[in-house]
Amino acid sequence: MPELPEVETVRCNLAATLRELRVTSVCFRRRDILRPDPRTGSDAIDLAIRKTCGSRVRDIDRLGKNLILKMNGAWGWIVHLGMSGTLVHGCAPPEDVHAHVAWWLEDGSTLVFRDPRRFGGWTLAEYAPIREVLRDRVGIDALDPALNLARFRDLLSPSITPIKCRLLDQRLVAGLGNIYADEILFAAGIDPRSPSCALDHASWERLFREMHRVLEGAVCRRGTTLSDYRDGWGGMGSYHACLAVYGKEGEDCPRCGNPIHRMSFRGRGTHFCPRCQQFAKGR
DNA sequence: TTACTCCTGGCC
DNA sequence: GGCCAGGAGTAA
Repeated sequence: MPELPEVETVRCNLAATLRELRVTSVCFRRRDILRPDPRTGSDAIDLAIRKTCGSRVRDIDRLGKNLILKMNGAWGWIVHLGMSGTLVHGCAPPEDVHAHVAWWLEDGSTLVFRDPRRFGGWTLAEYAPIREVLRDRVGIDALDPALNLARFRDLLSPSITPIKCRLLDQRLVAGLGNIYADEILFAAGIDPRSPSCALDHASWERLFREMHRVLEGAVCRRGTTLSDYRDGWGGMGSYHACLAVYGKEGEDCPRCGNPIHRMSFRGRGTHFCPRCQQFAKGR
């Protein structure tokens, strides 16, 4: 399930090989992959094909879990990989029934979007700046240098909502999903059920520091491949070897040796060590 | 704020 | 054959 480190890895791959290539042919096999622009409501497939054919990829950007394919002419595609989406630039012809979008490029290569579970989507952003299209749905990127500790705390703390839910809210800080939220909370020693308003200053410091450490470590290892995820060239990530709690139910906590617990929390599998992760009760 | 819905491969 | 995984939009 692609989160910030996986999407950033795809972005780096695609930026290295796709930039300045002209699109010669386009196929959107499934109409429901196209999401309407929230500002215009437009999801017309003929417009999508007409705009893309003949355009060049100017650059690849990222905001949270969203990839932004910037095309020449100040417009672009916002691609969300959902749970099982992959966007791979290579030579393989898109024969697969799960290959919903395919671009053919001037050098004979292809860009193929596969998404078996179809939670992903493409949004045609017709106007600059493209990031404006995401403004109401996506907050500041978790690795944005402008996000300092004070701003992080100000965004997440004013609520009794459990801290894990706040970390997963893309409108606040964008990029974290279930795997990294669990890993970051374990690293920071905070119970995921703690009300965010009850965390003390030391907890916010640890949370902010560990968020950076975990995400940057995962980017270095090209993300976590548990099943579907592949990078922009079809390769796998290796951060799963570094996971401390996610998917480790019943295994020994790497810190205290007691078993890792798993519970269903607000509809999400949540992995934690009840001994190492303190429930914040506030003052 | 919370619960439900979408979807399908993998597992039991 | 049935359950589970989960991001995000929507309805209540």
